[in-house]
Amino acid sequence: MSETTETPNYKKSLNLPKTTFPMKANLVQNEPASLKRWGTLGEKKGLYHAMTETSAGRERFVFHDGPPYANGSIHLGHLMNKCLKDFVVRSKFMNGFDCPYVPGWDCHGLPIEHRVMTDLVESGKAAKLDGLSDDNRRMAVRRECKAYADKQIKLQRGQMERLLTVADYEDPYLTFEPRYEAGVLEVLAGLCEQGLVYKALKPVHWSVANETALADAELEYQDREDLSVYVDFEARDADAVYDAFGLEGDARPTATPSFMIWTTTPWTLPANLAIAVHEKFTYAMVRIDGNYTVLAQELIEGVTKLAKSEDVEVLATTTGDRLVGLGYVHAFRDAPPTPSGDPDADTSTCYTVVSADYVTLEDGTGLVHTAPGHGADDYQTGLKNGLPVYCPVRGDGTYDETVPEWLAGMSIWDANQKVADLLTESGHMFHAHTFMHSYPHDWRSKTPVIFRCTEQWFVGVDRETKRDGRSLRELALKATGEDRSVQYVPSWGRNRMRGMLESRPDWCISRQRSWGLPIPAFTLPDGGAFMTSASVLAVTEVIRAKGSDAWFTEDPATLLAHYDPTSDPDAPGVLKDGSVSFEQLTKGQDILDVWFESGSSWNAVMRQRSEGKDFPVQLYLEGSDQHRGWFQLSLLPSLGVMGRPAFRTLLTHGFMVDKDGKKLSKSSGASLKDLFERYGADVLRWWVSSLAYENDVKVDEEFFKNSGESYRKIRNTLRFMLSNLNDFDAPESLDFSGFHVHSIDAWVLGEYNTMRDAVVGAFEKYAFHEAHKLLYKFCNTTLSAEYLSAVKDRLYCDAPDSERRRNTQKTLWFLTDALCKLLAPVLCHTADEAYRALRGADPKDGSVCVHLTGFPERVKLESATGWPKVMELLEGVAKTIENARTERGIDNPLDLGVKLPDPEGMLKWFDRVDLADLLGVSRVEVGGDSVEVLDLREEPRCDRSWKRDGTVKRRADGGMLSDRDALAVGTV
RNA sequence: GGGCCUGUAGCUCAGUUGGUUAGAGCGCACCGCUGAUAACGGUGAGGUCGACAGUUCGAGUCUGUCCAGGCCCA
Repeated sequence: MSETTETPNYKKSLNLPKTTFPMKANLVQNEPASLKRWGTLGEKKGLYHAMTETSAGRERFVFHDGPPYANGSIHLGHLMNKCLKDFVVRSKFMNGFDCPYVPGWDCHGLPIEHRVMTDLVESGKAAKLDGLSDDNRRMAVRRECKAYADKQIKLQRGQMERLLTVADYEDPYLTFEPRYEAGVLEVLAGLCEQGLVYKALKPVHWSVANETALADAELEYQDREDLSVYVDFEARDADAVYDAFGLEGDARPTATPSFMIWTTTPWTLPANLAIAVHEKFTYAMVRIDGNYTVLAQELIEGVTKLAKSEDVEVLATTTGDRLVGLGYVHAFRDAPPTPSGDPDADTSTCYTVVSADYVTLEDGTGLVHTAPGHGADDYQTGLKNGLPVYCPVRGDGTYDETVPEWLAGMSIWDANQKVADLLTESGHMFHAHTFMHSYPHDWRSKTPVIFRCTEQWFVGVDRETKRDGRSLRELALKATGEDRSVQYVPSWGRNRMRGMLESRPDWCISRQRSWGLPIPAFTLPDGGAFMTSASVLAVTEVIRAKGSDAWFTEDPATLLAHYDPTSDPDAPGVLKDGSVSFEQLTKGQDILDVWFESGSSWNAVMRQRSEGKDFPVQLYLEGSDQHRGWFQLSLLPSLGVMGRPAFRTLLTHGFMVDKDGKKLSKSSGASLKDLFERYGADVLRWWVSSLAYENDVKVDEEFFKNSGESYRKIRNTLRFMLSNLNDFDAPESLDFSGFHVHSIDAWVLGEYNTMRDAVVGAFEKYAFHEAHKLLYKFCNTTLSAEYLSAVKDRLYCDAPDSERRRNTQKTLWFLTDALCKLLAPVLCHTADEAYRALRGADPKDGSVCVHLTGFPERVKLESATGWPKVMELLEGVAKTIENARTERGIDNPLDLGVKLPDPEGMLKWFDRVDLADLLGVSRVEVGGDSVEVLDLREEPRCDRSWKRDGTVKRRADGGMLSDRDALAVGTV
């Protein structure tokens, strides 16, 4: 006790770590301050602007941001998507590229219009709108939609900036802007020029009450009582049917057999054109109460029980594929209808049995009534089999003149019973009953909807382009296939994309809505459609100047002011010869599919803003659902118009799922806003960088906690390094060539070189997960556990200006600086905070900013080739020491020394103090045959460094000191 | 039902062309330090690699079937 009071207190003579860089990050408060400070950069235009200026003239790396839909707060999906994009842009910038990032929003479309309409209906304003003219009503809706979208964009933009993403938020692309709309119409014109755009009939959900097409989101399902009918259609050729069942001789009945179909919409029977069967199902020829009929074997019992049939006998069975091609006679029509506008059309495939995969055995008869004009499946089947798209129902729900006279003009709802009665009278009705089922209704009028064919615009994927005769499908398969002009990350994206391209149908690009970009098509007085490449370009000029509202507010003559039919080879003859004037044209009512708008962004944003230079762009990056969405729907227009893909690389990420791997429900999990407030953006970004994003990503509150812990490790490492640079000014040069290659500093710089190359390489291949791990390991193991714990002694105890200490500080300064730069793309707040602390930047001086620098270079110093071997040796020795400590009960490793054998003479090159510090022991001796752990407890201990290095003795100031420490405190 | 993908320690992930006893981090347990301290360092225990078959001298790795999950279609 008395000894401790007599010896000098050396603690004050140590160079202990000291820093203002706080241990607690306080991200939630401090990140907004960083944002504000970055805002002062680039002549107050902000960080993005400053980065653009810095990188001007460098090689360009063009990333193109896909537009999120402007609706609602950003969520966990956006978190991953936007962070990954930010990592790309920031790492490319740090790696020496000029990397523009124009963010965008998808602003048109049904979700917004639907939302706005709901509000209008609830507030009672919708009724007032109904009194307005068509154009005026649509303009009113469009104004409301625009205001709503503006609000959403502002909200999302703020949240994305809070995520610390850097992009040109001052000048984003918005799909409702006139310049963007013009860019989309240019693409439409280009496709018209290639002969790919056409108009055709397609069934859609149709509200009879409002006489309008409806989207899925505008349907609500309600119970409804309908008539369920089982109808026999007589075979055209009885023998052919019996042949299919293998019924020969006496077994073959003399009566004509029928095909029994089932439907709950008898009103569509006049439009019946085919019967669909499944090729693999088993069908039976059954005698039911004296009649011969075909139905699926599995359903015989159900159907006959329902009808209370008494005499049921199966004569034979066959498979569906044997029935395909057989003809039948319609129950109440003499001949197939001739499709409108084409009296010479081939109707030979009508009234035959066709094959379809969607036929099920769940209900009905296994033979499906097919009316291509009244059902989506039926339509596809019709296309495959060359059936006309026949729809005898008018917009108001009444039949036109093409149906039998007794139905013409009748409402389809009345027709249900009428058709059933007639079928019963004529003996075709096997059974009829009423039943309840869930049926789609119009969300506004609450009335049942029907499927009805309407004229729609399409982009044909199998039509020959005028350029070289190759179709979009051919071009797309070539571009995604052997041609290899598109790279995929991960590589299976290629297969997925190809699978979809092989089977996709023509693209229906028209919608019957208000909130969107009008398709600039006109109707001629004779009812024909008029839209050519030149006419679209002419209207484009008006829309570029006045926006798409002009379509609703201007008349056809004004819209076509720039159009000259006499110089347009595709113009209709009546316009060319002047027999029809522009005033006689009617404007089309359709708008473009929003996917067409976003799918044209390569032109409307990238080409437009770079005068055509940024095409194709280097990278598109979105969730894997966009293989079918934005990726494919950008690919097709760019192939059509430009003849090549809009992108060189497609990078996809997976989806967020819950901790059990299940789909994330809307209500589950914390909102992103809560996560910001609890963890701060850097922790969330750190988490995103750790993800194997190509797969599904599990997300749970706990993961953010873990990420926060992991973040703190990085932060503490930076803090410890900063705190040991307290008395060190920025080095004049970062030349380490004077360093001894066997020094511990050279070792860590060698480790740095390896890590640095690996991290930069990982960023280059978008392997952020890999960069994350490398950086974490370097901070945690290489620095914290190895280098820093070894150099603590010299940092604390050496004389402040000793060369050894200053060399280590120079190394530390360099490593801290380098780490900040390597971490900057991910931990953008913390990296900048540490970078500024390293330089002692004034809090108000934003000009000191890591984000305007670049990735650090390799150090031009090769550490001694013996280091890996030495480190391996030391690792083994550390185990031996650990064992010796437990065996001999020595708690403090500084009470130990080690004697190392050196048979190869390798150790003589290395500093024994370095080796001792790496092992955490007081001294290392070389010699002997095996590793020997020395108990030094009997040797004197330095009061200052606590080491027993063999030089410790009583000094003039009265303390027990080693030579080094005596020198440091200036005693002898 | 179809296309693409995933399934390795409690959790998050590595595992090259099939080849010793399947690795890392987190978490956990224990220990040390108290001059990085709401920090730091060390040691250790955890796995029949989704299941079942097959190919092979040898399979986490190749093939098939099945189970569970995701995205996109139908």
